[in-house]
Amino acid sequence: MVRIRKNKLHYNNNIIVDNASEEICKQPLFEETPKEELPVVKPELKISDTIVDMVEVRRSSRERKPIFFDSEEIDTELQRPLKRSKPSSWQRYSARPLNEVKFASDEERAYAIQCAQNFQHNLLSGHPCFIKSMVRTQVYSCFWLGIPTEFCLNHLPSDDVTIVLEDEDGVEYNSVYLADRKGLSGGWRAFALAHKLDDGDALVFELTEPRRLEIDTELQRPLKRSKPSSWQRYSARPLNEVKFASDEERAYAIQCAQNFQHNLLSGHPCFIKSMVRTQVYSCFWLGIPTEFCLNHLPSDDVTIVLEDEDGVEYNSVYLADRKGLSGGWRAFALAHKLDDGDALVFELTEPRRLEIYVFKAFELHTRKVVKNSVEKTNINSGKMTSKMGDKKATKNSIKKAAKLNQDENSVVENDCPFTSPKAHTGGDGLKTAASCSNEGISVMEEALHSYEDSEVSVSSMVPHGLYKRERDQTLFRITPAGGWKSADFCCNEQTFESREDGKSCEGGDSSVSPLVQLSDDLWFGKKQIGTELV
DNA sequence: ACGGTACTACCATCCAGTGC
DNA sequence: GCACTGGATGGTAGTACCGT
Repeated sequence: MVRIRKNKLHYNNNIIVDNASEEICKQPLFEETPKEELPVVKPELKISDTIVDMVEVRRSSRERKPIFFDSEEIDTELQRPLKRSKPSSWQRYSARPLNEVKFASDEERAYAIQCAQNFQHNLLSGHPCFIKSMVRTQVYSCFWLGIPTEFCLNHLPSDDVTIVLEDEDGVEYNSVYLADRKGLSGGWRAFALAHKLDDGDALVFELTEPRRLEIDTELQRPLKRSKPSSWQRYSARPLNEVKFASDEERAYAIQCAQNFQHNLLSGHPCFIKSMVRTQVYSCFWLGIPTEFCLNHLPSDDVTIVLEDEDGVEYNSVYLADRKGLSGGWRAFALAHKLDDGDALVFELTEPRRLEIYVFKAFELHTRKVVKNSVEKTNINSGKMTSKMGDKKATKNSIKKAAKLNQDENSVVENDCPFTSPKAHTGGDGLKTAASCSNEGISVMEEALHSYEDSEVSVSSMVPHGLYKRERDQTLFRITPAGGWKSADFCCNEQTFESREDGKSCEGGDSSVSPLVQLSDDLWFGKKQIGTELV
């Protein structure tokens, strides 16, 4: 930390040397005070008189003399780090010379926060701590440091007290904590100025004692300041989370979505959208295919409910004129961390309700990892003792199965249709649940085991319809309400192949479809799963 | 230093326009 | 028709200034 501090001071000096006029450099604005000379309680007294003369911070109503930097010394136009569309008055109250004032880009800010988070992650002390990303008014003027409400309530006194701020060198600064306002007032300014904190710096505050905050600063920044493009400035996700799908990744997600859509037999209208940047990172306008709008959506602006695979609902505004979703879509996209290239299947289950299934483009690269971990988890069914219990967990397992099946499909070029998540959630008319994916089946097995240990109706997992037991060709009906009779739940290779011929997975009363086959010696389970047709 | 309040910047959303 | 950019707008949280 000491090294970081010194680097920081060195960095600031470099900036000054690079940017300021020669005269300014000759007249140091902040002296690099030796460690042993750092102030203990009132460090501002150590700040050179030069600074105090140059910048006067006033909060009083008494007559103010407008503050100007001597034009002979400083060209104020050149000092401004950012050209602002409107003149800003805060600069008049800056406690630091304007040539030291910097504005962090989103990228720089995110970088500092990341450093602080890494630091916090490695803190083994167990003390309560929080991270603050500095903004202009915390380091250049005003000097009000708000503390997260939750932290105040949980860890700080309910009365106004003096809190000691301790830096990495052990130097202490007394500050006034205002409980009502949940922040630091007097004293924070001294700390900020003494450490030359800048906009974008990320600080880790660790409460080592009830009234002592140890502050660690992560001040490393990328020296290169790249001007973010306009959309990046408005990105609702941190830039380090922003990804751009390759053509291959995009195609993979679309293929998965198409496979899924192909197996959706509910008959509801649906369409697929491949996400682009402006739909998931900024702007958040989701255009809906015109044909779909004209045929299936209202001609007026209405609220449409977006429902995800877990049943969570998001109200969104459908603009009929513009044929797209506006307000509300943003929330859905952010909540699901949608990325560029992801393919979504929109199913209109009700006139004003869209059920949305997400197919991630970037799972293309993680597929193998997932496969391996799932195999490890599930190949030995005897190890699956944990009770997922609730319906949601079961659904998630099924969803995983479906996704994994899609992975397989993408590899084997659709040799075998997969089971859709919908198919296992009791969707009407779905007769197909077969799969040739061992990975997916393993997860389905997990789901079934979960079912065995839970009170969840099996009908929430297994699609309704008719099934044929391979052993004796007996027909079973699986109903939404359950009512299972003794039967094998399985099929064998021949059954699966016959299904591929399209003979056993057609809809209709006479249609039959096996569920799944794990392997020659590992069956899905022997459960009471259907009503034998007499 | 504290607290009130007018003001500002930011965010979320909507929309117009452009280019492919 | 669609993706994309960037401006307009309204609401609101936070800021900047000022009085005490």
